Amino acid sequence: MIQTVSICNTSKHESPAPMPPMNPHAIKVACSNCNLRELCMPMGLNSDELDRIDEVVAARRKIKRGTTLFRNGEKFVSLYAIRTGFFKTCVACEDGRDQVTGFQMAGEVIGLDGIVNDHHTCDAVALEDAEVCVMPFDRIEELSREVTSLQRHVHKIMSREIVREHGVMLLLGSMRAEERLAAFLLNLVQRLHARGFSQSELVLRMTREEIGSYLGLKLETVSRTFSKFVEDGIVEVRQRHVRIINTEALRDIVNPSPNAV
Amino acid sequence: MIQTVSICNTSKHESPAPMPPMNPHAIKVACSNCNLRELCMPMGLNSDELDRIDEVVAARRKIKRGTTLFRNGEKFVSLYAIRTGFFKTCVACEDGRDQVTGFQMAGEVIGLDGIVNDHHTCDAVALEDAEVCVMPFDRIEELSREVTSLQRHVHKIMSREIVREHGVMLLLGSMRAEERLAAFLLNLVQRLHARGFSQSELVLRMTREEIGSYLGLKLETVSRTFSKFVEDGIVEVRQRHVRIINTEALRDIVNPSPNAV
DNA sequence: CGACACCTTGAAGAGGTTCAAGAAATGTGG
DNA sequence: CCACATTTCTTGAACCTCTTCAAGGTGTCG
Repeated sequence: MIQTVSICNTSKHESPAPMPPMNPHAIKVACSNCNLRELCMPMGLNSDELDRIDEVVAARRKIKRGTTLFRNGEKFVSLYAIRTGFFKTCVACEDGRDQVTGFQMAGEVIGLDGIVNDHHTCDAVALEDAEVCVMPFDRIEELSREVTSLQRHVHKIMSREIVREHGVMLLLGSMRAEERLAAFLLNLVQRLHARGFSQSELVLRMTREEIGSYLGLKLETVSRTFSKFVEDGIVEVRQRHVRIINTEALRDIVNPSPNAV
Repeated sequence: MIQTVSICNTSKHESPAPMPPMNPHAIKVACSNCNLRELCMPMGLNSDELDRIDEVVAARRKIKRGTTLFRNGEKFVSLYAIRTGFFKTCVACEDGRDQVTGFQMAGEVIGLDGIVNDHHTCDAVALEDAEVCVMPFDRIEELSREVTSLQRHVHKIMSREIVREHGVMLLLGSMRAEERLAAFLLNLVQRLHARGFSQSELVLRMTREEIGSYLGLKLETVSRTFSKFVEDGIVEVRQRHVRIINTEALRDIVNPSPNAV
């Protein structure tokens, strides 16, 4: 069975919203008993620190599929920790060209681009219905002056994003289409696995065009490359359902080992 | 006349080194009277804060052209503010492939990649003799808990790097060779101009191959594209000396305006 | 001055794009 | 629940950009 990206299928249905769903105070919020804590918050906190950490989250917010969490040009106020759902971030040229800069899933933090100029420089679009924890950045800064492990954690999150982008630059700068798609699939499935999902099956939340934009390829090339992988017996593809049959083969494609051929 | 990248031609020659140049304590260090302060440190500090800021820099270090400031895999200890000189950072695959992820000049901070895993994930190579301020990261964290503007500054530096990399991803993912090289030249000259150099002349500190690696092109393509720009009368090129004759033309190449055919 | 690194240019070839058509899935309204 | 419109995906064929391979030129440094 192919699992979805959403983690919280065990969610405790918050009583059928008597208030409009966007009301920031409608939902009781607490990191301290969130099952995603180990993904988006520092670990090894004592209970006192844990209580303080709860203060970073101002509210939760639901984002419908296809709508934006924030847009290029909007005032930057908060970072967002993804609770459920799946996002893409993309930047745009004036001339309409745009580039998907990343896909984000539960437990990942989004909005770091906005810090430097107090305005967001990319769009964050929900690719499925999503829920995020809203974390006002001044509150994060305030708290991380007092809780050392939070400070360190914030720095690590930003550094991790920088390192991730280095990897994407390597991919875009020096890999061929098959290598790019193989690396993409391995990365996705590895992140899903870290969230308790299958190592071999996944449902793509994005279109071929969005994959192509991320990988610097046209959608036709993505489609053809999928077909090639299928021919070679490396994966099974039915629309957005992908089953990886031969993980090693994918690894070999990304990192052509010296002893091969 | 074509200027070099180095900013400190007005440097007060530190007396002919009676100690080995690498000795971390040989040189008196102070941000408060550094002419690069406005580039690498927060602005609008009161004098008390300025004194505190001086504590961030543990020492200076000279790096000879062609040698590394740090290497992939090395323990991460410090960030480095470039005082003089010019660097490239590059990541490498196991299979020998590598990718230049950026070129850094005076006033820019380098080493952010190391924070997340306590180890550097890329190499920083001096492309000309350079000098950096060594800023132990735990000291930065300590101080930024107390000096709010430093905290904010550190966050902005990291966010700026993330946004810069978004731009590179856009370039690598969706631009053609001419667009890439035009964008590259405009970016370089703009950063040099911010440091008091010419808007139209520059000396490349890197080889065609390094430019190519950064732009996701082969060195031959870089060379051919330079030649094309020369033919079109947009730039003059004599080896690494570049004079931009028509900045608008370069801008039009990067951002094909709708009204231009 | 000679060795070496770097750069330029040409010609052939490969990989990816573009254009086009049709198929499959998805969503919408009656 | 079905018919229809729309979006998404696949595949083919021609084309184009960039790469590869090769050779020669230029500059630099011991």
